[in-house]
Amino acid sequence: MTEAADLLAPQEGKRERAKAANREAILEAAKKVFAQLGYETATVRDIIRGTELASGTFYNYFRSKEEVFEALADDGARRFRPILRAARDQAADFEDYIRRALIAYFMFLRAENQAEGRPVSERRPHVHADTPQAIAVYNEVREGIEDAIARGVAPNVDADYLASACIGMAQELGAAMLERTPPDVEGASAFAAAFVLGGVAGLPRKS
Amino acid sequence: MTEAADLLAPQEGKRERAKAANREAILEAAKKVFAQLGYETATVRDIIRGTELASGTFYNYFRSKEEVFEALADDGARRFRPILRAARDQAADFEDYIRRALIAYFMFLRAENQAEGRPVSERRPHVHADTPQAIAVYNEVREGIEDAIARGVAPNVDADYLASACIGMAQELGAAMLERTPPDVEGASAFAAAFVLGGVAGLPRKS
DNA sequence: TTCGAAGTTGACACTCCGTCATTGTATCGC
DNA sequence: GCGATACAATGACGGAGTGTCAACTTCGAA
Repeated sequence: MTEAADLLAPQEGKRERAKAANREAILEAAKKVFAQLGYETATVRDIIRGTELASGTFYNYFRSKEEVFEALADDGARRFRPILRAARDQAADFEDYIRRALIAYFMFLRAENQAEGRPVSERRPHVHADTPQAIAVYNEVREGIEDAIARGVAPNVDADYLASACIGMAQELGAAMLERTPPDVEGASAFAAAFVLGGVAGLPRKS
Repeated sequence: MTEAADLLAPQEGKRERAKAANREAILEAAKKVFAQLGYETATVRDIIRGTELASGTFYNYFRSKEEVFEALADDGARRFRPILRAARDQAADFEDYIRRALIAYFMFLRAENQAEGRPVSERRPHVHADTPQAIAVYNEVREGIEDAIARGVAPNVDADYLASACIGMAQELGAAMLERTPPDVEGASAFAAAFVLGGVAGLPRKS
């Protein structure tokens, strides 16, 4: 073990580095392929062809096409959650939180769609209601609402329903805003914020 | 040609009857298979195995697995649209319309989920944002809103955004309501109606 | 330097799809 | 009734994708 080399490049063994690089290469290739062909059309072989690896190697890293996709998606969710959390921490009041959160979400949707090259017209925002990362988003939003209620800045309403309603609304609204050229992030955010705040005001309080 | 038989069973030729029966058998089998295995896992062969037909015959009736699914889904949409339309025609005012429409939609979701044996926990209501019948629902809702605006019973807001927001909200809220036991149709409808009405009240008017 | 563990490779077996030449049969003209 | 004809059913088949695995290569510890 040469100490100089060690200091210059204090990395793990060649093996580890190769593994990390391979995984990264597959993810990178997958992102491109999904963008070009879409999830359905893309094949595992298409993905691996975008790397220097052999087909079998793919399965050392991911169990299936779905799993790479999940990995890419999780990546997105992981990037998004701290933003949502920050919005919550920085917000002056409930109204401000809603506004910040919605803008963050719409920016996120736009970024996701662009990253994957999904045609805007496809009307299918990336975060689905039945994926793990959607559940993460749901939990985050719900927590934010419960927190706001606990601190007395939001009225005492059904947090589960409100979180569901907000996410659903944001989802569809996100798709609608992506269909406009240019993507109407500002307009949709303003609309959504007004809608949510008015909606919350109109809601019956819990027992 | 015996006239008695003709009067008793004034049906088309044997050919026509057989075709109709086959189509029906495939649809029936498909419904069961989709319910049991889910859309992804189910194969065309699984479906055809549920009938007395050969694999090739499937393609005389549907071009693909997707097309049978669409046929089943369209069936649902066709049943739903008149209900929504009726809600619109019978409603006393905008508030009443919203309430009726939401209840109709939630009942529809519940029925769909039950009909397809989809586990309630799956959190994926049948009507997606990217299917033809979802677009039909969207158009219906949007028309209703535009109509209400034209008649002056609703404020002049962005109908596209409002329709998107309402549908998204109803979608997720529908899933959330289906997760409660028993399905909380009344509660969710009341929640949604209050939310939408409050939301609309809070919305900025269009130029 | 050597050797075992870890990783890579691509051929292979399997599954599913959609097609099509062949076979079967209802309908129609005579 | 009896062919002739058109229409539908059949299932074997070619094409494509998937995931596996035995053989092979490479790394790094001793």
